[in-house]
Amino acid sequence: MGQRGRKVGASGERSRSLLLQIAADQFAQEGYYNTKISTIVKKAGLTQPTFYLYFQNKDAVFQELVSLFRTKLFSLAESSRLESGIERSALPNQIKAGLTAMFSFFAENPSLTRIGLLQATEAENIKTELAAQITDNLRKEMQDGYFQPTVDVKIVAESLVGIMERLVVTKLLPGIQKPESLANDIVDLLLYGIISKNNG
Amino acid sequence: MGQRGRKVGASGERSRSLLLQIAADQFAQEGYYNTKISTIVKKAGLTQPTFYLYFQNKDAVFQELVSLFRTKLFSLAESSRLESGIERSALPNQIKAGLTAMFSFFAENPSLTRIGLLQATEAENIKTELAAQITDNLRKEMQDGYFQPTVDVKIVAESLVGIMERLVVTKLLPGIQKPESLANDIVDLLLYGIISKNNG
Amino acid sequence: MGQRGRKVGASGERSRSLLLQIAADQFAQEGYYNTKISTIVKKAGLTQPTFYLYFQNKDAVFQELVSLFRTKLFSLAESSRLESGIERSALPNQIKAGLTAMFSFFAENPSLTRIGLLQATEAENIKTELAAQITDNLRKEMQDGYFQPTVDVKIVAESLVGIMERLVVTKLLPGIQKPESLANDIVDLLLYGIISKNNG
Amino acid sequence: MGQRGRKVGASGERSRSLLLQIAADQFAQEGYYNTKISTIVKKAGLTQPTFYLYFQNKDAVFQELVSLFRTKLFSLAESSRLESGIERSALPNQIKAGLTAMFSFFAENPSLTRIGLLQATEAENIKTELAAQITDNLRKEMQDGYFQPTVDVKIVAESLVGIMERLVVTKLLPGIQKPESLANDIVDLLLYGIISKNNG
DNA sequence: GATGAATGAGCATTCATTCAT
DNA sequence: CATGAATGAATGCTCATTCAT
Repeated sequence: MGQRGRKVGASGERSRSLLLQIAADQFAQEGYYNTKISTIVKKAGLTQPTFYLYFQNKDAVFQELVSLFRTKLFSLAESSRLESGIERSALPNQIKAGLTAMFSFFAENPSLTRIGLLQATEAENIKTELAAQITDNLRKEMQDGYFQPTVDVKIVAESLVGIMERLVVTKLLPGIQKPESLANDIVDLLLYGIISKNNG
Repeated sequence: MGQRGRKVGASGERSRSLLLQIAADQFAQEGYYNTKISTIVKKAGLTQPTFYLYFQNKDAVFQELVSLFRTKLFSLAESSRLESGIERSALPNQIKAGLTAMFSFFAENPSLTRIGLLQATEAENIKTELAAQITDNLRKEMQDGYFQPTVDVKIVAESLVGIMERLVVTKLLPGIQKPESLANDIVDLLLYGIISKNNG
Repeated sequence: MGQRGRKVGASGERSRSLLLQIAADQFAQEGYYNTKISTIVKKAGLTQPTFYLYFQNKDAVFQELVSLFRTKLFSLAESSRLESGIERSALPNQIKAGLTAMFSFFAENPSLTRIGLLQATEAENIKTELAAQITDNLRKEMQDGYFQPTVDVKIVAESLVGIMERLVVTKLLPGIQKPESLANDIVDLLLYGIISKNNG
Repeated sequence: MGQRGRKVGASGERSRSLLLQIAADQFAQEGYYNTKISTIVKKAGLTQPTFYLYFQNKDAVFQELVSLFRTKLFSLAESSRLESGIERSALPNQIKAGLTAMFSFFAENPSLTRIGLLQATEAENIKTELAAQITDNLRKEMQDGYFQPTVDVKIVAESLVGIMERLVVTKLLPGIQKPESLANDIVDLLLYGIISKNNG
């Protein structure tokens, strides 16, 4: 009793999060305009009015997902803020750890990532904000003399964001490369460059 | 030519390219789904059936613009293919020249760039293809010993594409930075990295 | 009574009349189609199924309110039926008393009045019925020779109803004029007309 | 050719006014909320998008009809403004003429009348405005000494509007009484009252 | 070369109403 | 006595697309 047929109890919240999950996947796969409410509810085994029981409208769900992504992303970025005064030799691993955490988050939330990082109109803002945080981080290390003085931190930050976005799409989400591996590659690239130094 | 008052012959092509131009701007600004044929033709001073005189449908115009972008982009990439056997010291400038050319093209074709690089579903393919070309280039230089042997050229190529995309959006198209300047920044970053070498 | 903590028995009736009251106000203010069950129950601090515990459906509540109006109105009209054989000079006051009673009823039941007199489809019937009763009344007085023989009582009755409706809406319900004052005005107007008799 | 199949030429205006006419009838018979766009276009032999070719939305058509009613009504009321300084004996006929014109207009535009006088939210405003115009008229005649000095012209004007509305609904639109006859009845009633004067 | 007029197909949203508890 | 959760059934509106001229 209460096992068969209509679910009871916390069924409301369950329906809501089910819809939210399906919506996320649908938006991520099909994009905003090709995602139909009718499809979402069908996949959830519900009907259209139920959707509007939990969400104001199509746009509202999308925004909720974007918000979710933003919140999670920035709480993560917050926590991976570099402590100042670390060992010079520890810096690469610090950065790697931060990047790994971020890529892990993306890998664990592929739909949310596609939405918040690629599809949303606010994706641009989010990335800009992310770049700003990275800029902050880099500036500190800059002051500690870890980086070459000619480096334009803003450019580096934006570049890092660009790299992350691209590698998320081409390597991470398709499952070609793991978070840690990507983090390694990026750190190596950005810290040391590619040019051979043996005969500079 | 123009026997009957109204110009004939040329008028058709003129209308077509007018529509194409307006469509490009509209798609670039509003995105595919928010761009309405009715708006395009209104801005062109024409009517909807006229649109269908020149284009099969909405999707076809969009594809035509994407194609245009792709063609132009790859003819450019083709021409900036690095000659092998250049001086080691000339390499950075070679690369800068190539990037500058590319950024110049983007700057001169902002709408097309937004469409082909950001909006189109095929944007992914285009960027992948671009990355493949860059990979080719890098591999040669690799063989010539210009780069550190540990470098993963594919990752570098994808990263470069990511950086380009991001800097196009945040610096180039808003007019904040010029092609050459961006090219310089990127080359410096990718070739030499950011880490201070004074006490390596 | 109320064995189990929550009051029983009375609570039901209380909920019902609460809903009815709120419904009346809502219908009166917003009209039938702009009144939502969801709004009514929200204002009553109840839920939608509870509404259906007490009323068959939306239409039924509305009808109940109309019925209420009709019943009250006609019991009133009944009681103010003119006794025949009154003094000629007492007639105006008799009529005034009847009208005053009616306007008082309207003033005390503004929502019900708006519903039954203005909004309901049956409002037309109600007014027609009211006109019929007035016609009856007038006819008697006609036979008693109180009125000019050329008077078309039906027209007078309908006119009176029209006047009442209009003055209820414009003067009574907004609180601009009191029942007795309105009754006076109407009796003066209808009995004596407006034209100056000094030089007839 | 041009007789069969789709009509050509001024077909646009024809479709528009056809839709407008049908909408008027539909609104008048069924009320705003029971009138469906789908019904209107079906009756017009057209499809829904065509409706939106000519009208912004459902509300806009309704408003257009209300506007039409208002405009026509007040241009009529304007033209039947009483000339001052007429013969005392000519007054009744003057007023009758004005009322007859108005009733004729209502009779000729039954749907518009139902909409603008009864259904529209603005119906109240329209009637108030009409009452104001009548008040103006009456005031002039008051100054000329035609009416009893105790008369409250505003009340008379509102009453007249109430009478008109009621008789339009019960006598004119059902075809029971003609404009002129109604005008006569009203003038007799309002000017002279109903009470017998033979033995005052 | 161009247009006035029209439509097929679809989609988000709303609301009264009900089931199971 | 009351509710959490859900739905059937509409309906307004939009947009790309086309026909006939």
